[in-house]
Amino acid sequence: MRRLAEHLGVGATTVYWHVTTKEDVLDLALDHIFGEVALPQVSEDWRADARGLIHGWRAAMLRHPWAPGLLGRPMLGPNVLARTEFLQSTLARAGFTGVGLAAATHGLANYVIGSALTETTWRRTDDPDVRHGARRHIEDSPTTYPTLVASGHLGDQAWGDDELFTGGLDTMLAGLDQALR
Amino acid sequence: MRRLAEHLGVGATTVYWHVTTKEDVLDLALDHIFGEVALPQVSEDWRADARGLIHGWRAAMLRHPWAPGLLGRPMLGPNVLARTEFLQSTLARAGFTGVGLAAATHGLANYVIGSALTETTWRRTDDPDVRHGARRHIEDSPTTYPTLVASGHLGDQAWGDDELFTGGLDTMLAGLDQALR
DNA sequence: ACCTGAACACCGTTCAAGT
DNA sequence: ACCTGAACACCGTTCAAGT
Repeated sequence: MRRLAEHLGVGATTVYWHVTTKEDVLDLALDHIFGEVALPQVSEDWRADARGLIHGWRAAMLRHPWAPGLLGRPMLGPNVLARTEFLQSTLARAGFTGVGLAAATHGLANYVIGSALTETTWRRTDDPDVRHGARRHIEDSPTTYPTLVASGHLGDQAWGDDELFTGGLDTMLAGLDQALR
Repeated sequence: MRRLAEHLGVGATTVYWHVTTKEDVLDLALDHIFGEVALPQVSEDWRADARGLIHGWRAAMLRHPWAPGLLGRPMLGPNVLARTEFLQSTLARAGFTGVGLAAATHGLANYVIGSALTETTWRRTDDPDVRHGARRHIEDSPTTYPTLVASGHLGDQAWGDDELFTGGLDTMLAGLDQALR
């Protein structure tokens, strides 16, 4: 709050005239970020529409690395709801109804949220030694972590975050396709 | 810190002899929770094994509603790594390798993380008026939220969190099945 | 209507000092 | 080896007061 006020070139307590509590500021900030998420043009390919929204969603969070830290609060702002409406209407158009529609919406949303949270966590961990230390710990115990050692978990992987995220998203969409048959 | 010390029946600054910083305590707490996640008996059905681990994972987080708030930090404790090893070895046994293996691991992990985070967020929001207020906002604007109104989003749904979570998990597993063909 | 400074209760953390 | 109290810098927030 004090730093925000300073950033605004204003007295430390002035902010409290415009906002009742710090939580309010955080709520507003979170919803504001969602306003940056582009709503794709509705096409006749629902998978493409969903993919576009989810990728934009993730991109917005990655642009503001502290944003996922705000995710532990109810997301009820108009911008969030507009994105949820777009996602759910896309899925409804695909043929989902009832529980299936709710599950599909939650599934995709929770996947982006989890991904963005873990990605920004690593991105914010400035000290690469933390990661390297953990990697070394893994390599020191090849009997307890045989698979992690072999797969290069936490190592300097050949594949990037984008590739992993897209892979998981495609998996989810393939599963949704399956449910529609 | 002060409250932790009081809880331990000890002077306010005593904790700092056992731990160097508050972050340390949170790291230890997070990894401790993962220690509660039961590792399923390895069976010949990899889907069942994965399902068991993921459900236990989620249950542990829901048991400690503040746990997801700790997720914004690197998960490198031995308990976390042991669960990751189990999950990844299960997926490797299923036939995944290379990027596919990494993507499958990340996909499932990020889905639980996101789900646990949003679920505990709602569970911790003691005031039901927050949710009801948002629901009312949706119903007041049926033109902007046609799908959300129809689906009862944020309403008192007929289906519970467990059902939605299982649905999303099954979707992901179905997608993974697809990738193995 | 909007901004201010003083003040309060509360943090995490340091450090010299005790046993 | 383990614990203590005093102290520091820093929070979010209130409130009476200014314009």
